Amino acid sequence: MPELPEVETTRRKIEPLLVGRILTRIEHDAPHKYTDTHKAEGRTVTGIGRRGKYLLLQLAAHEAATAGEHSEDLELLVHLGMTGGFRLEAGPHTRVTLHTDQGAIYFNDARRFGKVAVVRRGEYAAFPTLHNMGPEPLSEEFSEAEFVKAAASAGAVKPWLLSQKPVSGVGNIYADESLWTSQVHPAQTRLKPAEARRLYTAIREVMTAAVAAGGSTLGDGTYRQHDGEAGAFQVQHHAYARAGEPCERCGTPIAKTVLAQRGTHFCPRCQTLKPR
DNA sequence: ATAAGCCCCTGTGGGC
DNA sequence: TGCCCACAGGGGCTTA
Repeated sequence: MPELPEVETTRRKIEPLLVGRILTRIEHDAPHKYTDTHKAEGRTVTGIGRRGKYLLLQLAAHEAATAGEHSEDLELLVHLGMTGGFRLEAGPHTRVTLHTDQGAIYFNDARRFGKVAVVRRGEYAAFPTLHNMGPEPLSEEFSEAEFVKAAASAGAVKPWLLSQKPVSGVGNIYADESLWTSQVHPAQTRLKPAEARRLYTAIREVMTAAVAAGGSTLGDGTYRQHDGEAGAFQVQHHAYARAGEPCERCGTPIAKTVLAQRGTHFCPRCQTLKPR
């Protein structure tokens, strides 16, 4: 479900619920999916960060009395996958329960594509996408010049965006929306500088607006915050899930195809594929 | 090194 | 009504 705007909204919502609490016990099944969670037990959550679509809960080191390997800085890493989210009550799809000194919080995830793991701070080798994560789209580190340069030699632009390398946090919805806004075909290779600059600007605009709206909640309502609140950005979608509806720029029906195994929505008139 | 394809899971909706 | 297939906000692994 969640791309950067949904993950960031989740981060903001759960931060006040978890910061300052002690993780007393972490309960879950499927140990091969949720790794080393016991290492977080007894530690205090001191802050919640985010990189791309990953949430990073900072865990305070133990007291000096337990020096040695136990004193290292740890992070509880959470990826929401397609259907993951936090809830205040357990449900049929609760996969991980974070017991704290002030009550429990539940990680629900119907499809189990989500991840929960405890790692040493910054040690992401077991998570290659996070390890190789590109710059945050709304940060100073996201350089237009570098983006334009890399795009000039890239393959099909949508899969390239989804790789998280040129920029972090862009998923299927916001890739389609950014490409529609910048009038670039999803399968276009080797972007011209003008195209890449339009795409760079579109990514920043779309992400800014989507974060402000609290993300997108689709028709099935799967993505919601722990309090049941829905996002509001879906009403601003121009391409995603609008197949057959008229393009808001030119009236041509929005097309839907499959690209890199992902449903892909675009305007066949505004976003033409140029041979290169 | 990069790209394409398959896989992991579960639920839901459409077509027949 | 029931069944089967296709598809769903992601990403990791294997193979060319």
